[in-house]
Order: sequence, then structure tokens, then C-alpha cells
Amino acid sequence: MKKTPSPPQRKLLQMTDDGQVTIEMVAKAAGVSLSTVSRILNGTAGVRDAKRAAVDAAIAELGFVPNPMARGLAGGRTMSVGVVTQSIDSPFYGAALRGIEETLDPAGYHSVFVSGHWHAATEARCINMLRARRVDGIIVLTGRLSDAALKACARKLPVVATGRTLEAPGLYTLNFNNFEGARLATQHLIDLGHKRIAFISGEDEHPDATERLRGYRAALKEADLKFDPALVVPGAYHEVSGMLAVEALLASRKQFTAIFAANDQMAVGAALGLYKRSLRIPDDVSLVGFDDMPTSQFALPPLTTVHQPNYELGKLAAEAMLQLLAGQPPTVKMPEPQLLRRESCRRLRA
Amino acid sequence: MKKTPSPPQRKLLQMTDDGQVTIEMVAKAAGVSLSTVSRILNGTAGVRDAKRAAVDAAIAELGFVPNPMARGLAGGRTMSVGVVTQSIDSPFYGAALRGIEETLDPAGYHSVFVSGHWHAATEARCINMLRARRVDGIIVLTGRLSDAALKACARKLPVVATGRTLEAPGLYTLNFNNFEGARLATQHLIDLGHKRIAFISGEDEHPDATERLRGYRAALKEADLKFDPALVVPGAYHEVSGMLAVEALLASRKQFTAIFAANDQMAVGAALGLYKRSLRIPDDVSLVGFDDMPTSQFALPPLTTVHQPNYELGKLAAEAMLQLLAGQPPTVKMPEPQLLRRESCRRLRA
DNA sequence: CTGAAAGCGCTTACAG
DNA sequence: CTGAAAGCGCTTACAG
Repeated sequence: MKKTPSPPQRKLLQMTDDGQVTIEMVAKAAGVSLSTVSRILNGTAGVRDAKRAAVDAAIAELGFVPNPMARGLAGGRTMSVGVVTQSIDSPFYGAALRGIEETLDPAGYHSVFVSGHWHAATEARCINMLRARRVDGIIVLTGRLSDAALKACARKLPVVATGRTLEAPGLYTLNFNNFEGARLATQHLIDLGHKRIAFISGEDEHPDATERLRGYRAALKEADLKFDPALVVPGAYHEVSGMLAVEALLASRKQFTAIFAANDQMAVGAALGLYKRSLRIPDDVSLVGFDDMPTSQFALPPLTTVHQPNYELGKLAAEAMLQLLAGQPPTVKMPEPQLLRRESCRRLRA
Repeated sequence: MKKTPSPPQRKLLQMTDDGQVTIEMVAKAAGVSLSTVSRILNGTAGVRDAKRAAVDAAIAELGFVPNPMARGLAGGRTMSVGVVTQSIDSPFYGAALRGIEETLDPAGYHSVFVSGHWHAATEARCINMLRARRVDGIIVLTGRLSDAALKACARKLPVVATGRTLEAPGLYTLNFNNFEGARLATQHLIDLGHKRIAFISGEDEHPDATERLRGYRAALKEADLKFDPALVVPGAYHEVSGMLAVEALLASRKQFTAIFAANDQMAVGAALGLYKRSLRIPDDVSLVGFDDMPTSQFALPPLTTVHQPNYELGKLAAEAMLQLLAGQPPTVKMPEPQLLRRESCRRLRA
């Protein structure tokens, strides 16, 4: 492909035809052996200062950059870690990806992002592909892969997974306390005097959705408020489902003064549904979301919500991966949920 | 790293210690030579059916997956293309990344995403890194790299760039008509009877920002409306700047009935600024944005805006790259701007 | 059509 | 501390 009509299979020591500077050229320029250059590059050996200086100079002068493919082939390590996200443009996981990138980069590791699209089979393909590319470790952001599949993968290479809690060799998990977050959100509404609090749920397949429902119920129970099934309407974690949920709620003629949506996207949809019916937030109904999406602070009104530390999650997952890669047991811990009080709730007058 | 204490430098034909199936094992199982397997894999040769069948069977049975690093080293092609985006979690470029991923994937190419953070030097580092990783081509989403740097890069490997128009060998550019989009948006407001239309601008360093200002002025001129500098307030393409711009506008006591924000993020900020002053959209002020961010349709009220086809842009850029890689001149063309009329504008009574 | 062999650019025991 | 050499898993002229 990038071959020029130069004499085939010759050995050029000046410069390969695509401008690539090789370790061999560096060695020659520095007057040392190829092995020595490699060792200096990898810090794999005691170094005699004179040689090191010569090599460093040659590297700088020639502008040598090691070929990652050759390194990977020869050394077995590619200095890259695979990241299975659900969609490369997910507004939800975006911050986590950034956190991962920002902590892996300085450590010399490259991130390889692939999208699982909330589909176990696709995620499995992603993992196979990453393994084929010889990544040194894999970070899995939630997803639908079975625990067993994850554990099996961890037997082959280090794995960090979020959104679940699991113990296995070579595996480290980081889970957010969705239950507590939802409890906090609901309690906030209760503290403001609300008694009829509707809940727009996520899908049962998401463990975090069921946890949030549990948190909602727990807060109700703590306050001696009766759980009313008619007040929980199913949603699907996206805006339209939030809007539809509000319409269903309104159509049911059930009384409520507040809505707790299991995620911000549904809260935004709910706000739109309310708006279309000329209902005001927070005057007519108070609204709380969950996740603290980047845009939620600019919602009308700014949305009170449970902050989910996705950026930190990414950083922590990457740190755990780095520790795993270094042969150490990860020590990172997930931060606790935090409620962000903005302007979408009001106190109910007694 | 992944070495086991097995006899060093031995040649295992059964299975390497990390479970890797090699082409050699396939060859052995199929009773052909290594070269033949390689040729079948690459479609590089006429194939005798019997052998092909045997090889295919062996591949399937052993679960062989070619090692991309070895392929890259030996063949000079890595089947990967680098993508320089500005931030891996950019809500704006997200759709483009998805479009790229979705069209490169089926073609057997892998996307390598790196973030330039709107910084020319960082982008240059990204490109060096991608070249070090031997990607087969590079897609650059806008960014601040100089045209010269881009052209220089294109001399080394195929490059597709967006957000500018440039001619050079090995380079293909895809540019969105920001001028026309802004003209359309402004004209829409004019058609609705607005005469005093404020403009929240982007930063002058962004060529698209200056184009949008030009479009605004052109529409005004076409309608014989005088351009009033006091009506254009500087913004910085993010929400807070939009909010600040509205405050400045209000403080100036300048009269206006509509606002055209140079992007949706500022429009959202402007909406919040208006909300805080109890000004209603569209009753008190009509508002138009630019970009059609995923969340804009759920704004309160849903935002009228110029749709920017980022997903298509990604697909087109990837298609162009595939054509370049195949040695063909790209034929793709950018779609024209389109105004999306939603609910943030109203007709002014004469 | 198909094999044997060199080579891609590195790393890493193995011997000094 | 340092070299020579084998090997990582492929591709691709070179000869049949």
C-alpha cells in the first residue's frame, strides 16, 4: 500500500520510505546496540549516563517515536485500554469517557472506545474486538453483559466494570448508590411538605432503575406515607417517555403535587408535558430528576436533581485500571450521592 | 508481562499462552501453507475451492482472529482511522462521531478517537500520536489547526477535514453553509414581522461564528432593515454567555422583539436569562438558535433552530475517507442548511 | 495457484 | 551494564 518502487526487501538505515525513524537508526546514531536503546526507552535497565545521554540526543535529533504496533507485537503490551461505552455520543457517559481519557493519557495509556448499544451480544463482540486488538485491560461502563461473561473476561485480562458490584480475581467494580440517591430525592420533596409524589420509573431491566424505585419507596415508608401504585408511571429513560408519563398521569386524574423522575431526560420530558398543559414548575408541580446531566442546570427552571459523578466515575475507573495493570489491588471508592437543590421544587404550604 | 514460566522462546503450535490462535495453527489444521491462509484472509489471490473450504473450516473451528498489530506491522495498513474531535464528550460532535463509527465499522475500519480541546498544539500532538499508531487516515472535525498543517499532514496520509474548504492532494474537506443557515434563521424572524432582532454572536476565532454574523447581516440587508451594532452582543458559544448576553441586552434598554443566538447552547442560556426576568418565549421575545442540539427539541418551549446535520457530516466524512483510502476521489457533498420551526417564535402583530 | 523466506520494528531472555 | 539473536504474528515479493 505505502510501498514505493524502491528495491524490494532492502534495509534502509537512513529513513524508511514513509518517514519512519526506527530504533535501529537511533542505535546507530548513538553508537550503541538496539537492545540498549530499547532498555532506555522502557527503563528496563541500569543505565550508564554517557550512553543514556547519547541515546537521548539521538532520539531527539531524529525525532524518534516508537512504533506501538511493533511494541505490542514484541512486548505483549499495547499500552492501550479498551472502553466499552453504550454509545459514543451518549450525553450521559460522555463525562465518564472524558474522565477516563484524562487519567489514562498521562499514564501513557491510550483509550480505545467502542459502543455496545445496550445490547449484550454487541458488547460481547466489542470485547472480542478489543481483545483482538490486544488492549491491556478493559473498562466496561454498565451495559447488559452478564456477570458471568464479565468474570470470564477478567480471567484473561484486567477488567473494571461500573454499574454493578462483583467480586472476582482481576475484576474491580464501581457502583453508584442509586437507592440512596433516590431516597434523598424523595425525602427532599417530603421535607418540602409534598405527600402525593408521582414517580416516573425507568425500565426494570436496568438495575439502577429498580434501585431508584426502591429508594423512592423507602423514603415514603420512612415518612409514613402510603405507597400508591397509581402514582408510579413507567418510563423508558428518554425525554419522550417522560412527556408521555405526565400525560398519562394527568389523564388518570390522580392528584399529585410533585414528580420524581428516575432520570433527568425524563424530567425534561415531563417538564415539557407540563408546559403543554400550562402547568408551571415549581408553582403547580415540583420536579426532581436524577443524574445531573450537563444541561439540567440550564433547564427552565434549573432542575433539582441527584448528582451522579460520571466524570469522577471515569477517573476512578481508570485509576482502578491503572492499579490493576500495576499488579496492585484497586483502592478507589465511589462518592456518595448528593442532591443538588436548584429551582424546580417549592415548599408546599400547610 | 503476560509471560508464564514456560520454556522461553519455544514455539507452541497448539495455542499460545494467552489463548491466541495464530495463522500458523490455522495453516497446519487446514494442511496448507501460512501464505495461503494469509491470501485467503486478504482476498489477495485466486483461490482453489478445496483449499479455501479447508481454511475457512479451520478458521471457524479454531476461532481464529487475525492479530491487528501483526497485520499492521507486516502489511503497513492498520485498518484504523484516527478521528480528531475537540472533546470526547462534546454534545455537539457526538452525533458526528457516531456517524463516523457507524460507517467505518462495516468497512472493517476501526475508529481511534482523540481530543484536541480546541487547541492547535494539542491537535498537532493528536495527529502525531495517530501517525505513531499508524492509522491509515485521519478525520479532523473542525479545530484550530492551520490550513498549512492540514495540507502537510495530507501529504503523508489521507485526510478529511470539516469546517473549512481547502484543496490539496490527499485532502478532502466538508463545510457547512453557516452563512446561509444564519440568513435563513434571520429571515424567518423577519418574515414573522420582527424588525428589531438581537444577535448573540460567537467568538471571532471561529470562522463559523463570523459566517453566522454575516448571514444575519445579509438577511437584514435583503429586507432593508438597518444593521444596528448595539443589537449584537458577544457570546462565547456556551450557555452562561447566552444568559449574560441577555442580561447585557436588557440592561442596555435597547428595544428588541427577537433574539437570534449563534448557537443553541447560547439560546438555552438566553432562555434562562429571559426566564429569570419573567420574560416569556415566544410571547415577549421570539428566539432562534443554531445547530439543533439533541436537547433543543425538548427546550421550553421547543427551540426553533437551524439544523446542522452532524450525524450525516460524520457519515459523509467517513465515506470520503473510505473513498480516499480506496484511491478514489471523494464524491460526497454536504447537505444544505434547514430551518426547523418549533415553538420559540411568534408572529408580530402589525 | 502455492510455498519458503525475508521482513515489519520492537522486546527480552541469554550470555557475557 | 550491554550485545547478538530469537521471536511476536502477520504480509508479500520471489520462485516455482
